[in-house]
Amino acid sequence: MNYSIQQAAQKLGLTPSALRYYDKEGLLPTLQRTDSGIRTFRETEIQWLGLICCLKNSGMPIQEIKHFMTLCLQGEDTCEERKEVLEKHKTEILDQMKVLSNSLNTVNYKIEHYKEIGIFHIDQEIGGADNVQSAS
Amino acid sequence: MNYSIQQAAQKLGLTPSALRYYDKEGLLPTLQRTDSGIRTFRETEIQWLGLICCLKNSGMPIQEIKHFMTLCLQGEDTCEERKEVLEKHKTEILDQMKVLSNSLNTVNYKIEHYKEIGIFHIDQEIGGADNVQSAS
DNA sequence: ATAAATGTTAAAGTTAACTTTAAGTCAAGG
DNA sequence: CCTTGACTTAAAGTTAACTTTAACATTTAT
Repeated sequence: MNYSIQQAAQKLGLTPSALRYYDKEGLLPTLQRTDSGIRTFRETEIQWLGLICCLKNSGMPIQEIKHFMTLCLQGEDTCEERKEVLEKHKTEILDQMKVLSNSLNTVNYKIEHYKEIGIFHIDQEIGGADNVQSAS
Repeated sequence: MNYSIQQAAQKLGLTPSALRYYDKEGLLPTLQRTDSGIRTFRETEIQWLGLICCLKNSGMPIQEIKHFMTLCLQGEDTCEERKEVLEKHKTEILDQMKVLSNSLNTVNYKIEHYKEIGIFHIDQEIGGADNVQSAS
């Protein structure tokens, strides 16, 4: 079954203009058009867009997603490089999770601090768990 | 001990211009100046900047950090609201971690897929773990 | 004393990822 | 036939979080 741009957008939780933007940026090279120029999204594109969302939501820039797509189109020769792209992205996801985890610790400490002590000057506000990675 | 803007920036892993920007946006209302107008960062500001980095790195916008700072300056009356701000931010951190975790699963699946099968068309590329949250 | 380094400001520039706008085309229903 | 709604494009606008620039003041080192 095929989808109009609006249907595809709804299915993916995106907007039609975002899909047009991705297309313009070269992220959807397999997309078909009707004779009159209207985009038709097949399951293939829907699923590829699902991966795009996955990579995008975890911080991969559009241009790098495009690079990955380009590698996919080039066939098996690019297998190693594609895997490297994903491995690199994996470490970036893990780094992000670490940052979030540290921040969560700090925020949790502060929330507990409020519960137990109940005195809230800026001097208390700025104390507590240390979340700065010193660059010295 | 006090710090110049460059020393403070280094200690926090930021740039001097970023610190000036934060100051301009009202994130550093306690910051002192010399008679000639040069900023001097005390431990107080360094630690508050540590919290700013923590909140910023976990996705809180500058304007909301400023709001939080404003509440801190207003004294104990704003205790409940400050706690609510942190609780809300906590759920946003947890949401982000969930998104990253889903993406990590997908990426891991793909990496394994490469290892085991070794055939890499776009049709394989777009299959695999599902990472789209349908909006239907 | 003077040159280099560091500080200041306001204002303009940057970047990513879209969104909005304007002007036009196309398909379906009454 | 003609209106309505969905589609198209190119180009300009948006937003956040800075950075860069330019012009100038001050501090430090020689």
